[in-house]
Amino acid sequence: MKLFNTLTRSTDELKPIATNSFGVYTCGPTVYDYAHIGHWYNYVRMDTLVRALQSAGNTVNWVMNITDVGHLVSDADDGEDKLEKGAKREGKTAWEVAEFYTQDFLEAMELLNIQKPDHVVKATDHIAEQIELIQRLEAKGYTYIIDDGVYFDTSKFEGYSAFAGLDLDEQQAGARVSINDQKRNQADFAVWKFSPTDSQRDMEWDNPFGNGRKGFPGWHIECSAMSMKYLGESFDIHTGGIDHIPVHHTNEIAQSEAATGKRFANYWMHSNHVTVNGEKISKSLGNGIRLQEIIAKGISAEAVRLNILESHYRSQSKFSWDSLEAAKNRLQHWQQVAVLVKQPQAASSADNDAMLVQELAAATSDIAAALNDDLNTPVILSRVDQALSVVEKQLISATSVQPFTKFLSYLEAVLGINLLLNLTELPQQVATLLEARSTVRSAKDWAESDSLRDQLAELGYGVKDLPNGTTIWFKL
RNA sequence: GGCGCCUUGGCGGAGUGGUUACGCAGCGGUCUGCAAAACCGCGUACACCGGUUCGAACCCGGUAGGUGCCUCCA
Repeated sequence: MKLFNTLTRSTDELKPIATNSFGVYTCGPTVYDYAHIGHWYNYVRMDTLVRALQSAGNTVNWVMNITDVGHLVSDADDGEDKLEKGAKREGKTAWEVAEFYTQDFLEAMELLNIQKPDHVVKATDHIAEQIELIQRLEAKGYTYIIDDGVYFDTSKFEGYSAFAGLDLDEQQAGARVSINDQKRNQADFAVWKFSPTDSQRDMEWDNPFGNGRKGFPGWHIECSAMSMKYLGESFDIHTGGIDHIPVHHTNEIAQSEAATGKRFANYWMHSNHVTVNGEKISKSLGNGIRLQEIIAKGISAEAVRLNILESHYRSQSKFSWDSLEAAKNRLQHWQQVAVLVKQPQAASSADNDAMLVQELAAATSDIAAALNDDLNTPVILSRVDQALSVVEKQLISATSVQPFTKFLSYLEAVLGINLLLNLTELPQQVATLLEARSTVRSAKDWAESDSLRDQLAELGYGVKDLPNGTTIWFKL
Protein backbone atom coordinates (compact mmCIF):
# COMPACT_ATOMS: atom_id res chain seq x y z
CA MET A 1 0.00 0.00 0.00
CA LYS A 2 1.08 3.53 -0.72
CA LEU A 3 1.19 6.44 1.67
CA PHE A 4 2.45 10.00 1.36
CA ASN A 5 5.61 10.17 3.41
CA THR A 6 6.50 13.57 4.83
CA LEU A 7 10.08 12.40 5.18
CA THR A 8 10.53 11.95 1.43
CA ARG A 9 7.75 14.30 0.33
CA SER A 10 6.48 11.59 -1.97
CA THR A 11 3.92 8.81 -2.02
CA ASP A 12 5.89 5.72 -1.06
CA GLU A 13 5.14 2.02 -1.05
CA LEU A 14 5.02 0.96 2.58
CA LYS A 15 7.56 -1.67 3.47
CA PRO A 16 7.55 -2.77 7.08
CA ILE A 17 10.72 -3.60 8.96
CA ALA A 18 9.25 -6.98 9.91
CA THR A 19 7.22 -8.89 7.36
CA ASN A 20 3.48 -8.20 7.48
CA SER A 21 3.77 -6.29 10.69
CA PHE A 22 3.70 -2.56 11.29
CA GLY A 23 4.63 -0.51 14.31
CA VAL A 24 2.62 2.71 14.34
CA TYR A 25 3.04 5.60 16.76
CA THR A 26 0.48 8.37 16.96
CA CYS A 27 0.94 11.62 18.82
CA GLY A 28 -2.02 11.70 21.16
CA PRO A 29 -3.71 14.52 23.01
CA THR A 30 -2.43 16.87 25.66
CA VAL A 31 -5.07 16.30 28.28
CA TYR A 32 -5.62 19.76 29.70
CA ASP A 33 -8.89 20.54 27.93
CA TYR A 34 -11.65 18.95 25.86
CA ALA A 35 -10.83 17.64 22.42
CA HIS A 36 -12.51 19.44 19.54
CA ILE A 37 -13.68 18.34 16.11
CA GLY A 38 -10.27 19.00 14.59
CA HIS A 39 -8.72 16.41 16.87
CA TRP A 40 -11.30 13.88 15.82
CA TYR A 41 -10.51 14.35 12.17
CA ASN A 42 -6.95 13.52 13.09
CA TYR A 43 -7.65 10.40 15.12
CA VAL A 44 -10.27 8.99 12.76
CA ARG A 45 -7.71 9.29 10.00
CA MET A 46 -5.01 7.52 12.00
CA ASP A 47 -7.55 4.83 12.76
CA THR A 48 -8.18 4.55 9.04
CA LEU A 49 -4.48 3.99 8.44
CA VAL A 50 -4.43 1.22 11.03
CA ARG A 51 -7.55 -0.37 9.56
CA ALA A 52 -6.07 -0.20 6.07
CA LEU A 53 -2.90 -1.94 7.23
CA GLN A 54 -4.91 -4.59 9.02
CA SER A 55 -7.26 -5.24 6.14
CA ALA A 56 -4.25 -5.69 3.88
CA GLY A 57 -3.28 -8.63 6.08
CA ASN A 58 -0.79 -7.03 8.43
CA THR A 59 -0.67 -7.09 12.17
CA VAL A 60 -0.34 -3.64 13.65
CA ASN A 61 1.14 -2.61 16.94
CA TRP A 62 -0.42 0.79 17.52
CA VAL A 63 0.91 3.05 20.22
CA MET A 64 -0.64 6.34 21.25
CA ASN A 65 0.66 8.62 23.93
CA ILE A 66 -1.23 10.77 26.38
CA THR A 67 0.66 13.96 27.15
CA ASP A 68 -0.15 14.54 30.76
CA VAL A 69 2.85 16.63 31.75
CA GLY A 70 5.42 18.97 30.39
CA HIS A 71 3.68 20.49 27.40
CA LEU A 72 4.33 24.17 27.82
CA VAL A 73 2.02 26.91 26.68
CA SER A 74 4.83 28.23 24.55
CA ASP A 75 7.35 26.15 22.76
CA ALA A 76 10.01 28.74 23.42
CA ASP A 77 10.41 26.61 26.54
CA ASP A 78 9.11 29.22 28.88
CA GLY A 79 5.54 29.81 29.86
CA GLU A 80 3.41 27.57 31.94
CA ASP A 81 2.90 23.86 31.79
CA LYS A 82 -0.50 23.25 30.20
CA LEU A 83 -1.51 20.75 32.81
CA GLU A 84 -0.55 22.97 35.70
CA LYS A 85 -2.36 25.84 34.05
CA GLY A 86 -5.50 23.77 33.55
CA ALA A 87 -5.31 22.76 37.19
CA LYS A 88 -5.18 26.35 38.36
CA ARG A 89 -8.13 27.21 36.12
CA GLU A 90 -10.26 24.42 37.50
CA GLY A 91 -9.11 24.42 41.09
CA LYS A 92 -7.83 20.85 40.81
CA THR A 93 -4.43 19.26 40.85
CA ALA A 94 -2.66 18.64 37.56
CA TRP A 95 -3.14 14.93 38.18
CA GLU A 96 -6.91 15.31 38.47
CA VAL A 97 -7.08 17.45 35.35
CA ALA A 98 -5.13 14.89 33.36
CA GLU A 99 -7.29 12.04 34.56
CA PHE A 100 -10.53 13.84 33.76
CA TYR A 101 -9.64 14.80 30.21
CA THR A 102 -7.99 11.46 29.50
CA GLN A 103 -11.25 9.70 30.35
CA ASP A 104 -13.24 12.16 28.26
CA PHE A 105 -10.91 11.56 25.35
CA LEU A 106 -11.08 7.79 25.57
CA GLU A 107 -14.88 7.86 25.77
CA ALA A 108 -15.12 9.94 22.62
CA MET A 109 -12.69 7.55 20.90
CA GLU A 110 -15.16 4.77 21.58
CA LEU A 111 -18.14 6.78 20.38
CA LEU A 112 -16.37 7.37 17.10
CA ASN A 113 -15.50 3.69 16.82
CA ILE A 114 -11.79 4.47 16.75
CA GLN A 115 -10.00 1.25 17.61
CA LYS A 116 -8.26 1.32 20.93
CA PRO A 117 -4.51 1.45 20.34
CA ASP A 118 -2.61 -1.58 21.62
CA HIS A 119 -0.78 0.72 23.98
CA VAL A 120 -2.18 3.99 25.30
CA VAL A 121 0.75 5.33 27.25
CA LYS A 122 1.08 8.25 29.61
CA ALA A 123 4.13 10.44 29.82
CA THR A 124 3.98 10.43 33.62
CA ASP A 125 4.24 6.64 33.65
CA HIS A 126 7.50 6.81 31.71
CA ILE A 127 9.64 9.32 33.55
CA ALA A 128 12.44 6.80 34.05
CA GLU A 129 12.62 6.00 30.34
CA GLN A 130 12.75 9.69 29.51
CA ILE A 131 15.53 10.35 32.00
CA GLU A 132 17.45 7.42 30.59
CA LEU A 133 17.13 8.78 27.06
CA ILE A 134 18.33 12.21 28.19
CA GLN A 135 21.33 10.55 29.81
CA ARG A 136 22.16 8.83 26.54
CA LEU A 137 22.10 12.20 24.83
CA GLU A 138 24.15 13.70 27.61
CA ALA A 139 26.76 10.97 27.29
CA LYS A 140 27.08 11.71 23.59
CA GLY A 141 27.47 15.41 24.21
CA TYR A 142 24.21 16.56 22.65
CA THR A 143 22.91 18.39 25.70
CA TYR A 144 23.88 21.29 27.93
CA ILE A 145 22.46 22.61 31.15
CA ILE A 146 21.35 26.19 31.74
CA ASP A 147 19.43 27.81 34.59
CA ASP A 148 16.03 26.38 33.79
CA GLY A 149 16.79 22.99 32.34
CA VAL A 150 18.63 20.57 30.12
CA TYR A 151 18.67 21.55 26.47
CA PHE A 152 19.34 19.76 23.21
CA ASP A 153 21.96 21.46 21.06
CA THR A 154 20.39 21.42 17.62
CA SER A 155 23.57 22.57 15.92
CA LYS A 156 25.16 19.24 16.79
CA PHE A 157 22.53 17.29 14.90
CA GLU A 158 23.21 17.51 11.20
CA GLY A 159 20.21 18.21 9.04
CA TYR A 160 18.14 19.37 11.97
CA SER A 161 15.78 21.51 9.90
CA ALA A 162 15.58 19.21 6.88
CA PHE A 163 12.41 17.46 7.95
CA ALA A 164 10.43 20.67 8.07
CA GLY A 165 12.14 22.06 4.99
CA LEU A 166 12.84 25.30 6.77
CA ASP A 167 15.89 27.45 6.55
CA LEU A 168 16.40 28.51 10.13
CA ASP A 169 18.56 31.45 9.16
CA GLU A 170 15.67 32.91 7.23
CA GLN A 171 13.19 32.61 10.04
CA GLN A 172 11.96 35.59 11.95
CA ALA A 173 13.54 35.08 15.33
CA GLY A 174 11.65 38.03 16.69
CA ALA A 175 8.41 36.20 16.11
CA ARG A 176 9.21 33.96 19.03
CA VAL A 177 7.42 34.69 22.22
CA SER A 178 10.65 35.49 23.93
CA ILE A 179 14.29 34.78 23.42
CA ASN A 180 16.19 32.82 26.00
CA ASP A 181 19.70 34.20 25.67
CA GLN A 182 21.25 31.31 27.53
CA LYS A 183 20.35 29.00 24.70
CA ARG A 184 23.16 28.32 22.26
CA ASN A 185 20.83 28.27 19.27
CA GLN A 186 17.35 29.61 18.97
CA ALA A 187 16.03 26.24 17.86
CA ASP A 188 17.43 24.42 20.90
CA PHE A 189 14.72 22.86 23.02
CA ALA A 190 14.43 21.60 26.56
CA VAL A 191 14.52 17.88 27.19
CA TRP A 192 14.22 18.42 30.93
CA LYS A 193 12.98 21.42 32.87
CA PHE A 194 13.77 22.28 36.48
CA SER A 195 10.90 23.17 38.75
CA PRO A 196 10.57 26.89 39.39
CA THR A 197 11.87 28.09 42.72
CA ASP A 198 9.05 30.51 43.34
CA SER A 199 6.09 28.17 43.02
CA GLN A 200 5.14 24.60 43.80
CA ARG A 201 4.35 22.23 40.95
CA ASP A 202 1.88 19.34 41.29
CA MET A 203 4.00 17.22 39.00
CA GLU A 204 7.74 17.00 39.56
CA TRP A 205 10.33 14.28 39.90
CA ASP A 206 13.79 13.64 41.26
CA ASN A 207 16.36 13.60 38.51
CA PRO A 208 20.11 13.36 37.99
CA PHE A 209 20.44 16.71 36.23
CA GLY A 210 19.51 19.46 38.64
CA ASN A 211 21.72 18.96 41.65
CA GLY A 212 18.76 18.10 43.83
CA ARG A 213 16.27 20.38 42.09
CA LYS A 214 13.19 18.50 41.08
CA GLY A 215 11.94 18.81 37.58
CA PHE A 216 9.83 17.48 34.75
CA PRO A 217 10.40 16.30 31.20
CA GLY A 218 10.24 18.57 28.18
CA TRP A 219 7.38 17.88 25.85
CA HIS A 220 9.20 16.24 22.95
CA ILE A 221 11.23 13.70 24.86
CA GLU A 222 8.21 11.62 25.90
CA CYS A 223 7.32 10.64 22.36
CA SER A 224 10.85 9.51 21.61
CA ALA A 225 11.18 7.56 24.82
CA MET A 226 7.82 5.85 24.62
CA SER A 227 7.77 5.08 20.91
CA MET A 228 11.19 3.46 21.15
CA LYS A 229 10.19 1.53 24.25
CA TYR A 230 7.14 -0.03 22.63
CA LEU A 231 8.19 -0.15 18.99
CA GLY A 232 11.97 -0.30 19.01
CA GLU A 233 14.62 2.27 18.17
CA SER A 234 13.59 2.15 14.53
CA PHE A 235 9.97 1.60 13.65
CA ASP A 236 7.63 1.92 10.70
CA ILE A 237 5.13 4.75 10.83
CA HIS A 238 4.87 7.85 12.95
CA THR A 239 1.71 9.94 12.64
CA GLY A 240 0.39 13.22 13.92
CA GLY A 241 -1.14 16.54 13.04
CA ILE A 242 0.48 18.60 10.31
CA ASP A 243 1.31 21.31 12.83
CA HIS A 244 3.83 19.01 14.46
CA ILE A 245 6.16 18.95 11.49
CA PRO A 246 8.29 22.03 12.20
CA VAL A 247 8.80 21.67 15.93
CA HIS A 248 7.61 18.56 17.69
CA HIS A 249 8.47 15.98 15.07
CA THR A 250 11.62 17.76 14.00
CA ASN A 251 12.76 17.62 17.61
CA GLU A 252 11.70 14.03 18.06
CA ILE A 253 13.78 13.00 15.09
CA ALA A 254 16.79 14.98 16.28
CA GLN A 255 16.86 13.63 19.81
CA SER A 256 15.97 10.06 18.83
CA GLU A 257 18.46 9.71 16.02
CA ALA A 258 21.13 11.53 18.00
CA ALA A 259 20.71 9.02 20.81
CA THR A 260 20.57 5.85 18.74
CA GLY A 261 22.46 6.74 15.59
CA LYS A 262 19.67 4.99 13.69
CA ARG A 263 16.77 6.06 11.54
CA PHE A 264 13.87 6.82 13.90
CA ALA A 265 10.66 6.27 11.87
CA ASN A 266 10.64 5.22 8.22
CA TYR A 267 7.35 6.88 7.31
CA TRP A 268 5.67 9.99 8.61
CA MET A 269 1.98 10.57 8.03
CA HIS A 270 0.48 13.94 8.79
CA SER A 271 -3.17 14.83 8.95
CA ASN A 272 -4.06 18.24 7.62
CA HIS A 273 -6.11 20.69 9.62
CA VAL A 274 -9.79 21.40 9.54
CA THR A 275 -11.23 24.84 9.12
CA VAL A 276 -14.50 26.23 10.40
CA ASN A 277 -15.87 29.05 8.25
CA GLY A 278 -12.58 29.23 6.44
CA GLU A 279 -10.57 29.73 9.59
CA LYS A 280 -8.43 27.30 11.46
CA ILE A 281 -9.64 26.00 14.76
CA SER A 282 -7.90 27.59 17.67
CA LYS A 283 -8.44 28.48 21.25
CA SER A 284 -8.25 32.19 20.59
CA LEU A 285 -11.00 32.06 17.96
CA GLY A 286 -13.12 29.95 20.26
CA ASN A 287 -14.33 27.87 17.33
CA GLY A 288 -13.44 24.44 18.66
CA ILE A 289 -16.58 22.34 18.47
CA ARG A 290 -16.78 19.30 20.73
CA LEU A 291 -18.10 15.94 19.63
CA GLN A 292 -20.68 16.09 22.40
CA GLU A 293 -22.07 19.36 21.04
CA ILE A 294 -22.66 17.72 17.69
CA ILE A 295 -24.28 14.67 19.22
CA ALA A 296 -26.52 16.96 21.27
CA LYS A 297 -27.81 18.38 18.01
CA GLY A 298 -29.03 14.97 16.94
CA ILE A 299 -26.16 13.94 14.72
CA SER A 300 -24.68 10.59 15.62
CA ALA A 301 -20.99 9.98 16.16
CA GLU A 302 -21.21 7.57 13.25
CA ALA A 303 -22.43 10.37 10.95
CA VAL A 304 -19.56 12.52 12.20
CA ARG A 305 -17.18 9.72 11.33
CA LEU A 306 -18.65 9.45 7.84
CA ASN A 307 -18.35 13.21 7.43
CA ILE A 308 -14.68 13.01 8.38
CA LEU A 309 -14.09 10.23 5.85
CA GLU A 310 -15.64 12.39 3.14
CA SER A 311 -12.46 14.43 3.01
CA HIS A 312 -8.96 13.31 2.17
CA TYR A 313 -6.54 13.38 5.10
CA ARG A 314 -4.01 15.52 3.26
CA SER A 315 -6.39 18.24 2.17
CA GLN A 316 -7.32 21.10 4.41
CA SER A 317 -10.85 20.09 5.20
CA LYS A 318 -13.85 22.22 5.91
CA PHE A 319 -16.13 21.60 8.81
CA SER A 320 -19.70 22.77 8.40
CA TRP A 321 -23.06 21.87 9.84
CA ASP A 322 -24.43 21.55 6.31
CA SER A 323 -21.94 18.89 5.31
CA LEU A 324 -22.53 17.15 8.61
CA GLU A 325 -26.23 17.10 7.79
CA ALA A 326 -25.41 15.72 4.33
CA ALA A 327 -23.34 12.96 5.92
CA LYS A 328 -26.17 12.14 8.26
CA ASN A 329 -28.55 11.75 5.31
CA ARG A 330 -26.04 9.69 3.39
CA LEU A 331 -25.61 7.38 6.37
CA GLN A 332 -29.37 6.99 6.74
CA HIS A 333 -29.60 5.94 3.15
CA TRP A 334 -26.85 3.37 3.68
CA GLN A 335 -28.65 2.04 6.70
CA GLN A 336 -31.85 1.68 4.74
CA VAL A 337 -30.12 -0.43 2.15
CA ALA A 338 -28.26 -2.44 4.76
CA VAL A 339 -31.48 -3.47 6.43
CA LEU A 340 -32.31 -5.48 3.30
CA VAL A 341 -29.99 -8.11 4.68
CA LYS A 342 -32.87 -8.96 6.98
CA GLN A 343 -35.45 -9.03 4.20
CA PRO A 344 -34.35 -11.26 1.34
CA GLN A 345 -36.68 -11.23 -1.65
CA ALA A 346 -37.17 -13.73 -4.42
CA ALA A 347 -34.40 -13.15 -6.94
CA SER A 348 -35.69 -11.41 -10.04
CA SER A 349 -33.50 -13.73 -12.07
CA ALA A 350 -30.46 -15.87 -11.52
CA ASP A 351 -28.48 -13.63 -13.86
CA ASN A 352 -29.35 -10.48 -11.97
CA ASP A 353 -28.53 -12.17 -8.73
CA ALA A 354 -25.14 -13.26 -10.02
CA MET A 355 -24.50 -9.74 -11.30
CA LEU A 356 -25.22 -8.34 -7.87
CA VAL A 357 -22.82 -10.71 -6.19
CA GLN A 358 -20.22 -9.82 -8.76
CA GLU A 359 -20.76 -6.10 -8.15
CA LEU A 360 -20.20 -6.57 -4.43
CA ALA A 361 -16.93 -8.35 -5.09
CA ALA A 362 -15.84 -5.66 -7.55
CA ALA A 363 -16.73 -2.93 -5.06
CA THR A 364 -14.70 -4.65 -2.36
CA SER A 365 -11.70 -4.82 -4.60
CA ASP A 366 -12.08 -1.18 -5.73
CA ILE A 367 -12.36 -0.06 -2.15
CA ALA A 368 -9.21 -1.92 -1.21
CA ALA A 369 -7.41 -0.28 -4.12
CA ALA A 370 -8.54 3.22 -3.10
CA LEU A 371 -7.52 2.54 0.47
CA ASN A 372 -4.10 1.40 -0.65
CA ASP A 373 -3.74 4.53 -2.74
CA ASP A 374 -2.84 6.91 0.08
CA LEU A 375 -6.10 6.33 1.94
CA ASN A 376 -8.42 7.84 -0.62
CA THR A 377 -11.52 7.67 1.54
CA PRO A 378 -13.68 10.10 -0.51
CA VAL A 379 -13.41 7.75 -3.47
CA ILE A 380 -14.22 4.79 -1.26
CA LEU A 381 -17.43 6.39 -0.12
CA SER A 382 -18.64 7.00 -3.65
CA ARG A 383 -17.83 3.41 -4.52
CA VAL A 384 -19.94 2.31 -1.58
CA ASP A 385 -22.78 4.52 -2.82
CA GLN A 386 -22.50 2.88 -6.20
CA ALA A 387 -22.55 -0.67 -4.83
CA LEU A 388 -25.43 0.03 -2.50
CA SER A 389 -27.49 1.52 -5.30
CA VAL A 390 -27.10 -1.73 -7.22
CA VAL A 391 -28.27 -3.64 -4.16
CA GLU A 392 -31.19 -1.27 -3.90
CA LYS A 393 -32.25 -1.94 -7.46
CA GLN A 394 -31.72 -5.69 -7.42
CA LEU A 395 -32.68 -6.28 -3.80
CA ILE A 396 -31.20 -9.11 -1.81
CA SER A 397 -32.15 -12.69 -2.47
CA ALA A 398 -31.54 -15.76 -0.37
CA THR A 399 -28.33 -16.43 -2.27
CA SER A 400 -26.99 -12.90 -2.05
CA VAL A 401 -27.61 -12.41 1.66
CA GLN A 402 -24.28 -13.94 2.51
CA PRO A 403 -22.15 -11.91 0.08
CA PHE A 404 -23.96 -8.74 1.11
CA THR A 405 -23.39 -9.42 4.79
CA LYS A 406 -19.74 -10.00 4.00
CA PHE A 407 -19.58 -6.70 2.14
CA LEU A 408 -21.10 -4.85 5.08
CA SER A 409 -18.61 -6.49 7.44
CA TYR A 410 -15.82 -5.37 5.18
CA LEU A 411 -17.10 -1.80 5.34
CA GLU A 412 -17.10 -2.00 9.10
CA ALA A 413 -13.54 -3.27 9.08
CA VAL A 414 -12.11 -0.54 6.86
CA LEU A 415 -14.40 2.43 7.50
CA GLY A 416 -15.42 1.75 11.07
CA ILE A 417 -19.03 2.30 10.07
CA ASN A 418 -21.12 -0.58 11.24
CA LEU A 419 -24.23 -0.93 9.13
CA LEU A 420 -25.05 -4.31 10.64
CA LEU A 421 -25.04 -3.00 14.17
CA ASN A 422 -28.67 -2.01 14.54
CA LEU A 423 -30.10 -4.84 12.56
CA THR A 424 -31.37 -6.78 15.49
CA GLU A 425 -34.60 -8.72 15.19
CA LEU A 426 -37.70 -6.76 14.40
CA PRO A 427 -39.62 -6.01 17.62
CA GLN A 428 -42.72 -8.17 17.93
CA GLN A 429 -44.98 -5.15 18.01
CA VAL A 430 -43.56 -3.89 14.74
CA ALA A 431 -43.77 -7.31 13.12
CA THR A 432 -47.41 -7.56 14.10
CA LEU A 433 -48.22 -4.16 12.66
CA LEU A 434 -46.44 -5.04 9.42
CA GLU A 435 -48.43 -8.20 9.10
CA ALA A 436 -51.71 -6.45 9.85
CA ARG A 437 -50.92 -3.84 7.24
CA SER A 438 -50.20 -6.50 4.70
CA THR A 439 -53.57 -8.11 5.40
CA VAL A 440 -55.61 -4.92 5.07
CA ARG A 441 -53.70 -3.96 1.95
CA SER A 442 -54.73 -7.14 0.20
CA ALA A 443 -58.28 -6.21 1.17
CA LYS A 444 -57.61 -2.73 -0.28
CA ASP A 445 -58.53 -1.12 2.99
CA TRP A 446 -56.31 1.88 2.32
CA ALA A 447 -57.50 3.96 5.23
CA GLU A 448 -56.53 1.27 7.70
CA SER A 449 -53.30 0.63 5.84
CA ASP A 450 -52.30 4.28 6.10
CA SER A 451 -53.15 4.36 9.76
CA LEU A 452 -50.94 1.35 10.39
CA ARG A 453 -48.17 3.06 8.45
CA ASP A 454 -48.47 6.02 10.80
CA GLN A 455 -48.32 3.73 13.80
CA LEU A 456 -45.16 2.14 12.45
CA ALA A 457 -43.65 5.55 11.92
CA GLU A 458 -44.34 6.41 15.53
CA LEU A 459 -42.36 3.34 16.52
CA GLY A 460 -39.54 4.56 14.32
CA TYR A 461 -40.04 2.27 11.35
CA GLY A 462 -40.66 3.28 7.76
CA VAL A 463 -42.05 1.06 5.02
CA LYS A 464 -42.00 0.94 1.30
CA ASP A 465 -44.18 -1.23 -0.87
CA LEU A 466 -42.44 -2.93 -3.73
CA PRO A 467 -44.02 -3.63 -7.11
CA ASN A 468 -43.85 -7.37 -6.40
CA GLY A 469 -46.32 -6.91 -3.59
CA THR A 470 -43.91 -7.26 -0.70
CA THR A 471 -43.12 -4.57 1.81
CA ILE A 472 -39.71 -3.52 3.00
CA TRP A 473 -39.14 -1.90 6.35
CA PHE A 474 -36.33 0.24 7.60
CA LYS A 475 -35.50 2.35 10.59
CA LEU A 476 -36.41 5.98 10.26
C1' G B 1 10.39 38.79 5.50
C1' G B 2 11.22 33.14 4.45
C1' C B 3 8.92 28.43 2.94
C1' G B 4 4.39 26.09 1.31
C1' C B 5 -0.57 25.01 -0.10
C1' C B 6 -5.37 26.02 -2.16
C1' U B 7 -9.24 28.04 -5.75
C1' U B 8 -14.15 22.29 -9.34
C1' G B 9 -21.87 23.29 -10.34
C1' G B 10 -26.14 25.65 -4.02
C1' C B 11 -22.89 22.74 -0.26
C1' G B 12 -19.23 18.74 0.44
C1' G B 13 -15.74 16.40 -2.67
C1' A B 14 -12.92 12.95 -6.54
C1' G B 15 -10.39 13.28 -11.01
C1' U B 16 -5.43 15.39 -13.42
C1' G B 17 -4.57 15.67 -21.15
C1' G B 18 -9.64 13.29 -24.91
C1' U B 19 -16.17 9.42 -21.98
C1' U B 20 -21.72 11.25 -16.39
C1' A B 21 -17.33 11.20 -10.66
C1' C B 22 -20.12 10.62 -6.46
C1' G B 23 -23.02 12.31 -2.17
C1' C B 24 -26.33 15.99 0.10
C1' A B 25 -29.72 19.77 -1.20
C1' G B 26 -32.92 21.59 -5.43
C1' C B 27 -36.07 21.04 -9.81
C1' G B 28 -39.05 17.99 -13.26
C1' G B 29 -41.20 13.40 -13.97
C1' U B 30 -42.34 7.87 -13.05
C1' C B 31 -44.21 4.10 -10.22
C1' U B 32 -48.10 3.68 -6.51
C1' G B 33 -54.84 3.40 -4.07
C1' C B 34 -51.82 7.02 -1.66
C1' A B 35 -46.97 7.53 0.08
C1' A B 36 -41.88 6.73 0.38
C1' A B 37 -36.01 8.91 3.00
C1' A B 38 -38.22 4.23 -4.05
C1' C B 39 -37.08 4.87 -9.35
C1' C B 40 -35.81 7.97 -13.80
C1' G B 41 -34.17 12.58 -15.67
C1' C B 42 -32.12 17.72 -15.18
C1' G B 43 -28.38 21.61 -13.97
C1' U B 44 -24.37 21.21 -19.24
C1' A B 45 -18.87 22.89 -12.95
C1' C B 46 -13.66 23.35 -12.99
C1' A B 47 -10.90 31.67 -10.20
C1' C B 48 -8.85 34.98 -14.27
C1' C B 49 -5.29 35.95 -18.49
C1' G B 50 -1.81 34.00 -21.76
C1' G B 51 1.09 29.72 -23.63
C1' U B 52 2.11 24.38 -25.08
C1' U B 53 -1.10 20.73 -27.69
C1' C B 54 -5.05 18.04 -32.79
C1' G B 55 -7.25 18.55 -27.87
C1' A B 56 -6.47 21.29 -20.95
C1' A B 57 -10.41 21.56 -15.34
C1' C B 58 -5.89 18.46 -15.78
C1' C B 59 0.94 20.67 -18.31
C1' C B 60 3.82 25.74 -18.30
C1' G B 61 3.94 31.14 -17.10
C1' G B 62 1.54 35.20 -15.03
C1' U B 63 -2.71 37.73 -12.32
C1' A B 64 -6.35 37.83 -8.41
C1' G B 65 -8.30 35.95 -4.04
C1' G B 66 -7.79 32.71 0.09
C1' U B 67 -5.02 30.06 3.47
C1' G B 68 -1.05 27.33 6.36
C1' C B 69 3.69 27.11 8.81
C1' C B 70 7.90 29.94 10.60
C1' U B 71 4.95 31.12 17.89
C1' C B 72 1.11 26.69 21.62
C1' C B 73 -2.15 24.01 18.60
C1' A B 74 -4.63 17.74 15.70
